[in-house]
Parts: sequence; C-alpha cells; structure tokens
Amino acid sequence: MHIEGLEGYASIFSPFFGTNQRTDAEGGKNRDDWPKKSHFGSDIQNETTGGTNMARPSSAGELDAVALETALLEQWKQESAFQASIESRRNGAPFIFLEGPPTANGKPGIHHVVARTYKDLVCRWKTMEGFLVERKGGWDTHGLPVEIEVQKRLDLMSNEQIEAFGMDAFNQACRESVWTYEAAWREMTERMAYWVDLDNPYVTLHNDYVESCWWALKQMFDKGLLYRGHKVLPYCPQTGTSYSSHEVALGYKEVEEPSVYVKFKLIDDDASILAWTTTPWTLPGNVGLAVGPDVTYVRCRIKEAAGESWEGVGGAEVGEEIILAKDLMKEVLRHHVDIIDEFPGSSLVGQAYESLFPEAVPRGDSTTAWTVLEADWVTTTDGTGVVHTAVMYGEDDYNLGMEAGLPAYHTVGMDGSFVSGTHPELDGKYVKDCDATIIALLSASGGSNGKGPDSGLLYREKAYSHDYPHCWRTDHPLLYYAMDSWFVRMTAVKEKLLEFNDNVEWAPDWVGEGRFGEWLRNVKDWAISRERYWGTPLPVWRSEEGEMKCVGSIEELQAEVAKAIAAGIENPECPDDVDLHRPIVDNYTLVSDDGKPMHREPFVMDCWFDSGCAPFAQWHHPFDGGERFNASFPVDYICEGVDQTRGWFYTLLAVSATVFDSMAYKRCLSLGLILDAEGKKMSKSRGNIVDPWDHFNREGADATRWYMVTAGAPWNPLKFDSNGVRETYAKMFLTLWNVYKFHVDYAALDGFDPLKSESPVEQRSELDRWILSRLHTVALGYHDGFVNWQYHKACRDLEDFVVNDLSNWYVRRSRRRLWDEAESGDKLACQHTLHEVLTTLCKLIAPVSPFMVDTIHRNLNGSSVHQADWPVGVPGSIDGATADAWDEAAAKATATLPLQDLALEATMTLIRELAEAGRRIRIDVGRRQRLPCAQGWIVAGPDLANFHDLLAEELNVESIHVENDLDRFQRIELAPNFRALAPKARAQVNDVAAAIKGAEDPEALLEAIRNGGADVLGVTVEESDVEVKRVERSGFAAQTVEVGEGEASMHVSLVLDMNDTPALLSKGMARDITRRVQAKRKALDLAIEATIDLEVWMENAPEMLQEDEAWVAHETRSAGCVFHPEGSSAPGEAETFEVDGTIVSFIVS
RNA sequence: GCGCGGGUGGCUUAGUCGGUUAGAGCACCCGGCUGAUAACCGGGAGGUCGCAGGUUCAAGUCCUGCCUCGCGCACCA
Repeated sequence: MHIEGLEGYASIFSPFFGTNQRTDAEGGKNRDDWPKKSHFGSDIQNETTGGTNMARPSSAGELDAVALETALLEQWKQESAFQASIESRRNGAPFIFLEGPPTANGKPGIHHVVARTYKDLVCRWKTMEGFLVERKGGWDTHGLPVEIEVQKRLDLMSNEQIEAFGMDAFNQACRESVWTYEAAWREMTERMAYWVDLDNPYVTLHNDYVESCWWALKQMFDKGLLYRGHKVLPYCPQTGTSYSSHEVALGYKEVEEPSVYVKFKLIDDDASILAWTTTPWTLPGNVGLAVGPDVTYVRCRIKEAAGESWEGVGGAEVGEEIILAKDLMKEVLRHHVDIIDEFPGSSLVGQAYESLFPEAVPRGDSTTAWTVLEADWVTTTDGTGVVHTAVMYGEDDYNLGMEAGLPAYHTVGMDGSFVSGTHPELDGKYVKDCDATIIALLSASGGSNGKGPDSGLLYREKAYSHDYPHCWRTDHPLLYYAMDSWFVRMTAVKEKLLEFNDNVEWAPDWVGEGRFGEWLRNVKDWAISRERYWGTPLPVWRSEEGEMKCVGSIEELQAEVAKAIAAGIENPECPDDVDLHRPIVDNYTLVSDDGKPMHREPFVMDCWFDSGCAPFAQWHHPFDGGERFNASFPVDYICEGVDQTRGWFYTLLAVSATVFDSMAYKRCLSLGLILDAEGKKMSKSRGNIVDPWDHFNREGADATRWYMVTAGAPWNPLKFDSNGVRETYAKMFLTLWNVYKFHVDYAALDGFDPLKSESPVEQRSELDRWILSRLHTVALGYHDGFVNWQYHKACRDLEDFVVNDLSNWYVRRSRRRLWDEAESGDKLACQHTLHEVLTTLCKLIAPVSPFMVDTIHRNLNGSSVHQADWPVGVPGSIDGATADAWDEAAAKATATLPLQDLALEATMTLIRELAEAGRRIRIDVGRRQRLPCAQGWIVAGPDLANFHDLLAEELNVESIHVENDLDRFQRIELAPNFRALAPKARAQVNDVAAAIKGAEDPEALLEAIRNGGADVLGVTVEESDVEVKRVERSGFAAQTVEVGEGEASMHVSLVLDMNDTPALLSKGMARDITRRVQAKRKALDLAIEATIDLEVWMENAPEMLQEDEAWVAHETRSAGCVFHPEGSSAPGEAETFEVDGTIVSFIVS
C-alpha cells in the first residue's frame, strides 16, 4: 500500500521535497486505519491504575468531553480514586482543610461550583505535594432559612401558627426539609469532581454535633463570657418574629409618616427642649433626651404668632422659650424668635424634664430617667439636634439607656399594642393606630401630662418620607423592639481576636487587614440567641429568681434531670440518645441550688454558632475524637465567598478565641462574588442563577473549572460568561486533546513504549530541548502562582504554553518527524519528549481540571494522575515537614522537571519572531507564501546555524545565509533614554529627546556620543542616555525584530530575496496547483491512498519544469496526469483559480 | 453617610518602580495557510484608560475632589 499522499503533505513546506518520501510502503502499517471516530472510551482500557508497566499508550478518538468525564467518574467510583489518593499519602505531613458547610435546602448554582473549585484545587495540589489532605464534608442544617421554607410550604405565617401546628411536627418538617436538595448537591459535587467525603459528613443537626456546641457554650458560660440582656431587633408583632438584617433588607419600602416635634418641659426652668421623632408610638416610652456635647444649642423666645402659612396641628405662644440646635432653627421653627442664649450641649446635661406620660414607665431606682443625656452620635443633619430616647425601641436608645442607667421598661407588648397602664386612651391599642391619638393628647392644652404650656406639648407635625423596613411576609411595618437576648461578650476578647487575625494568611491580604480587621476593631457582643424553633437549643436553664445553669453535655443533663426529680420536680425520661432539639429539651425542668424550678431559656442559637463550632464539633470533641481534633486544629486552609467575612470567617474565630484561646484557621482564601453576565449578583430572588449542568453537559467540568480559575483573580468579582466556558473548551482542552491525540495515535501505531526505549535528552534536537525547558520554566512559574494564590495567572500562563508553545510550535514543527515511518532516533526523541511534556502537563493541570488529564495520564503511564507527585516537588513527604514549613533543599530535590536551558528558550523566541517577520515581509511586498524565495539573509544576532533548516522551511526559502556586513541591510536609529536623560536635561528633556530622535545623521551623532559625549541643545549626551536601535534599511524586503531586554536586547533583521527565477516560479506554481487539487480531493472525500486522474490547463503561466509537473502528479496521487499546452482551453466543468495573473483550470477524475 | 474593591475599544481583560506607540483574547473586516481542532498565521478597524483638577520634563500608573458599579457597615432619632 502506498502512503505517499500523506508524505506529500509533509513536504509542502519543504524546499527539499522529495527527500523524505518513502517509496516502499509495502508491509508498512496502514496509517489511515486510525480510529478516527472511535469513542474515547476505548482509551480507558487500562484495568490497573497502580501498575507502571502498562506504558504502551493506545490511540485516542475524537474528543467528547462530557462522555469522557462521565466515564471517568464511574471509574473513579469503582476504584475509590478519591480515597486512594489520600491513602497513598497516609505518611505525609497533614494539611488540614475544613469544609464550610452549605445548606442543602436550596438548589446549588454555578457560584457554589466556583467556591468548590478553589477548595478542591488547593486540596488536590497539596495532596500531590505529598501532604495528607483529608476532606470531611459538612452540612449546615439549622436556622431561619430552613424554617422559612417550611413555613411557606405549610402556610404557617406566624409563631402562633407554628405553635398551634405543633413545634414537634414543625421541627420534624424542618429536619426533612434540610435534605430537599441534598441529592442535587451531591450530584453537582460529584460531577464537578469536588473530592470531599460526603459519606461521612458532619451534620449540624446531629446530636453529637449539638452536644459539642453545648459544650462550647458552657466553656463560655464558665468563663463569664455569656450573658443575658436585650437586643433591639426589627420585629413583626403579627408573626411574632424578629428578623435578621438580611431579611429586613427584603422588605424596605418608602413610606410617608407623620413626624412630630415635641416640647419637653424642663422642671427647673420655663423653657422646653424640642425633640423630633418619626415614631410617635415610642413617645410614651420616652425616658431621656440625648444631646451632642459639642453641638451648639440655642434658647430662643417666640416673638410673634406664626404667619398665615402655618398649617397643621401644634404651635407655641408668644413668650414661650424653646431650646434646640442652632443649626436647625431655620429648618424647624415656624415663628420669629429672639435668641436669648447660646451654649454647648454639655451644659444641658443633667437637666430634668416632665415625663410626657407619667404613668407609662416606672422610675424604679433610676436617677437619670427624664433628664438630658449626652451622646456623641447626635448630629444636626435632621430633627432638632435633640434625640428622643425610648430605651426599648431603638438600638442607640437602648445602648444609651444601659450606659446611663435609664429604666428598661416596655410600654408595648409582644403583640404590638400598648401595655395597660401606659395611658387610658392608649392601653391595649395597636401602636401604629395610635399616631393620631398621641398627637391629639400632646396638642391638648397643658399637653398629655397637664404640665406643659397652654399651647400643648406639640410644636409641629410634618409628613416625613423615608425607607422603613416592613415584614416581607405580611407587609406590615416592623417595630424596633428590645428583645430578651443572650450574648457572648466578644468585646472582652477583642485584643485576642485582633492578634489571632494578624497571624492568619489572608488571600487577598486586604480582606484580613481591611474588611475583617475593621469588623474586629468594632467588634460588638455577639447576640447568639434566636426566638425560633429549629436550631441548637440554648442550653441554659433559669429560675424566676434569675439563677442560671448552663448544661454542657447529655450526661450533665441527665444528672441535672435526676437531681430535679430527686427534688420532687416531675420530668420526662432523659435517655442517652435524647434528641437535643426543641421541644424535647424544653420539657425538662431543672432545679436550682436553692430548690427553685428552672426552665430552659426558650431560645435556639444563631446557626452561625453551629458552623463556628465545626473545627471540633465535626469530631464530637471533647466527647470523642480528641486526638483527631488535637491533630487538626487550628486548620490550615479554609476557602469561602467574601460574604462569609462576617459569617463563618468570624464565627470560627469567635468560637475558637473564646473556647480555646486560639486562632481557628491559618490560611483563608476569600472569594469574590459571582455575578451574572450583566454584573448583577447571582441570587435566587433575581432568578439569574446559572445552572452548572448547562456547562457540565456541554463543555464539561474541566472547561468550566478552568474557565472560572482563569477568568480573574479569585477574590475579584467574577462575571460568569457562558461564552467564556465555550472558549476555554475550544482553546485549552481541544488543543490539549489534539496534542495528545497526535502523540498517542502515532505512539500506538509505532508501538512506542516510554519504558522500553530511551532517548537521552542531551541527544535530542533543539526543538525537543526547547519545549522541555519551556515546560520547566512554565512549571516553576505555575507553582509560584499557586503559592501566592495567583491561580489565574498561573493557569493563563500554562494555557498559553499549551496553545502557543506546545501545539502551535512544537507539534506543528514536529508533525513530519512522526509521519516518518522508519524507526529513527529523531522520531523516538520526539515521542519521548511529547510523552514527558504531556505527563508533566497532566500533573500540573490535575488540581484545577482533573478529568481529561487523568484519561491522558492513564493512557500514557498506566496510572492515575491523581496518584502522581507534583512535578515541582513533594514537600509533604519530607521528614519533619509540616503544612507550614519543610526543608526547602530536600523538597527541591524531589522535583521531576526536565532540563532548563534559558539561552535556548531565548534563541527559539528569536526564531519564532523571525518566522513571523518572514510572513510579514511577504504580506508587505505581496509575495505569496507558496512561491519560494531563492535565499534569505539573517543580519546580526546570535549564531542560528542549527535552525537554518527550520527557518528555511518556515519561510519557504531555498537557503538561509548569514550576513556579516550589518550596514548592508541595517541602519541605526537613536532613541532617548528618559530615565537617564531627564535629570540632566530637566525641562529641556523633550526638546533634547526630539533632537536625538530626529538627528539627520544618527551614525555621526552616535559616534560623537561615544567619543566623550555630544552636545545636544547644551546638554552633554552620553552613551547611557540613548538607546541604539538597528532597523532594516528601506528598499529591501526586510523586517527587523527585537528580542531580549535591556542590555541583552538584540536587533535582528531578516531579508528575503525577491528575485524570481523560472525554477522558483515553476516550483511555486506546482505547489499552488497541488494545494488546490488536494483540497479537491478532500472535498470529494477521497481516501488518502486513492488515485486520481488529473488534467491541468493554464493561461499566462510560467514555464513548468518537468520535475515540478512530476511532483504535482506524485503529490496528488495522480495515476494519469496531463498538463495541457498553453493555449488549449479547458472544458466548462473544470475548476478554475487564479494566482499571480496565471489562470489555472483542472479536472480531477 | 463611612470603609473596601472596581471603572482601560462592542465584550472579557493585562498593564511592574511614573518613562513617551496602552498589550492581549473574543467578535468584526481583508489576506494567507491548512490531512491542524471549535484551528493556525499576517494585517486592519475600533481607546478622550469614568470625569475634573493637581504634582512632574513625563500620569492608565502618584495626589485631591467628583461621578458610577459592586460589596460590607451604619442607615438613625
């Protein structure tokens, strides 16, 4: 069988065509029998993964990434590849990863894939580095989102309804609901190849987990860090629920409400202080007035009655005196006044005033109630510069009240109506319905307390529109309401938090120093209790007298229950496996030391507390797994979205600092948000979540993962662009596959076995040594990128290597080497090189995109890439290594990178530049690529003799020469070196620069400069002030390229001979004809070995040489080939093309 | 309002210590090349580097102010 057709293509570029042709193919292997369309599945034919003797690769089929990945998933499962990858590093130094638990009550989206990719790639990378990286999965299963889902489903819109439904049944529904999307999560996790142990995860609702949380809380309790207080929360009286800020954000609406200016009559003074509020219902609860100590206030007297424009209720009489901030007089006052006095707020402090509703709040033992207080947050941006303070109905109010010792007394019940005893006209009424009543009461003569001026206590009413939070379920306005609450005294450990945080390696560092550091510097006590049902119950029991007991384990609970029973308090049984959830734990009544019954505080804990306990609760520490815990705390690496800064990143640290007096994690990668293609945040409510399966099922998980990593720095917001995934697939993975396929198809055909043959590197061609050196250089940079969290740069550079260096140059330049059927050292060298490059490449890519490279690695080496060592070294396996430190030299010695030769890399860069320059020259002068040039000259630069053949082929020239007389083709240009010149020339620098650039005779100027400096516009220019560039002289078909940098830079010119000879024209025409006929063959879908009959007609053609006609016949496998003489016309059915004025027609039959 | 991070051709982005022609990829146009893949090569068009000031011989880069987007905090009386 003949295979010249194939060879013919190889020789198209070659000026030496004919020399490679093999005439005797009889008995040769049929290279057209390759499995063109075979399913890749046939590639995964190695049954063993651990063996290294399965080294003879088999050929590859067309790429079907999705099928490849799904088949591999099955194989991984059968082999327990994940477990195996860990077991084989069992003796390595541990690198501890902690999985942030997701909630499985929502469908996973592409944003989850991003976080999981970064988690996975670091774990896989560290594993390949020889570390033992175990990855326990985790699920966050408590909390409000779960309750809300269930409430929606069961239509339970208030706490009352939940309790009527039954807390038991409700919590059971929650317990089931948290697994709604577990299957979806599991499928996504597996499909994307996030290797994490989902078969033995930690689950926050498990009794063991809850027990550890209890234990942790008791540690805090015992250290005096847990206390009971109030927290002012947005609260919906209709649903009986308070809301987290997140939910509040869902319900902001702009509303217009009455705001009132109220006169607070001073007791020892005739004047009134004017204060403003938008919530009249809080006025009965008023117990203080806050002023800014440094704000300037005025006392002013009403001079005359208000003008006609006065509208609405309220007012003041002539002679009344009013105090308010000076800046706000114009805004507020509707009367002409005389300013009597001016003073800072501090001088008002301590003055007592008449309570508006004397019955509403009992004074208790407060000495500061109904006096003026100071607060530095008081501003004069609106209101009167005096802030009405109702302790229980505003956060600032509450804090001020606690500080100043105001009575903390509710005037409003949990149902949203005034408690009885507030005022006869208000008692029992819903607060929002009382605005008019309150305004009327204040406006009455003497005011609501009868002690005000005749004009009443209301000065003004003004409609005020602002954004106010509403219940997202019932649409009712929320009330800021002080709720009973439990706190962890984080303020007590603030310095520790800051210190621990300083030792965390943050990526990026500004999140740690900035956002997170800022949060810590302003740390507030952590409100950990929630008036909810589904969560870890707060394990605190309390008697009516206020005695408290915190229970830290089941055993302790059992003991306490027994004690209570012994004291005569009835209790249900408390078995070893008692469910530690509500309502079961609510049913236990304990006994205080003085014999009083104690009931559990009816709260569950903030579910963030649960996840903050993960480092130890996942092992049920301290009840079980003590060693396990001790060996894995603090953890080495966590990675989540930046939205966890105040979430998990914080609660981990908060719990570890308070419980263990330690940091929780040593390294934290904080990921940017994932946005949709338009830059909007991906969220369920927006409905713009990208389904990862869209890409898993199209481009595959490899491409999806690689895209996400290369699209930008991990901490930058990622605009997820579906088209980018496609691009990544086409560029990176198709290219890689085709390089692989190219290698492996020939390797299979030739029976190449990397273990049974050798090819010493030093004997390989420059091209081989070049790509190996590039691989070395790129691998080092790649590794460096990983170390510095610059995955995006690392992967972009690697992709460039694959596409550009490997596929586009090495493989393109090497094709002919493998086409040669005879065994040859050069072919073997190429196969070994490809084998080595691909093998190392697979290892480098494996952490990021683990599928295709495993298929490739298995076929090339007979083993999984996920068992392979990191080519840059395996520090984890070094004696005495830890996740933080190891013997650098020893680690370096474990690297397996090929020889690096930077000089060779530089030379090849130059060669490639020259090849490009040659193409540019042809474009410039309009000489087509197929028309050979007689000769080319290389001017200046290093010795490239070894590459002349290569260049001749690339450039399609018959021969390459070195031109030593630089001035024949090059001239000099001078460019100013601003850095050197600027200090000397100062303001003149631009003129001097222009003079240097525009010098009429640059050669002479350079000579003058070299001879001790030239005077340019009065400035002495020395050699260091200029850069000398050599460029091609005009009038030649030439291009100059610059390679290298600074001192080492070179200007090399390429000159092509544009003179035609009959031989060149004939040869060029032969190629054009051949090319067209080959295209026709392909269009006809002819088999490569099929022969044809060819007839050619030409007009205005160069004279064809005999040998070129023969060559055409040979190349096109024409049994019969007729070149009709000039002048005979072609039949109509002939195909015609034109090249350089020659019209060619041909018929293939 | 405060803090952090962005704003560079239609899109995605690179840009070091401030150095004079702002670099890529996608898409587009022209040409070339191809038994090389969803390719490859050469060329072209497309940029007031968010706006306005300032520093400097020189600003995408440094400073100030503003606009705008994202995130977080405080969103108040």
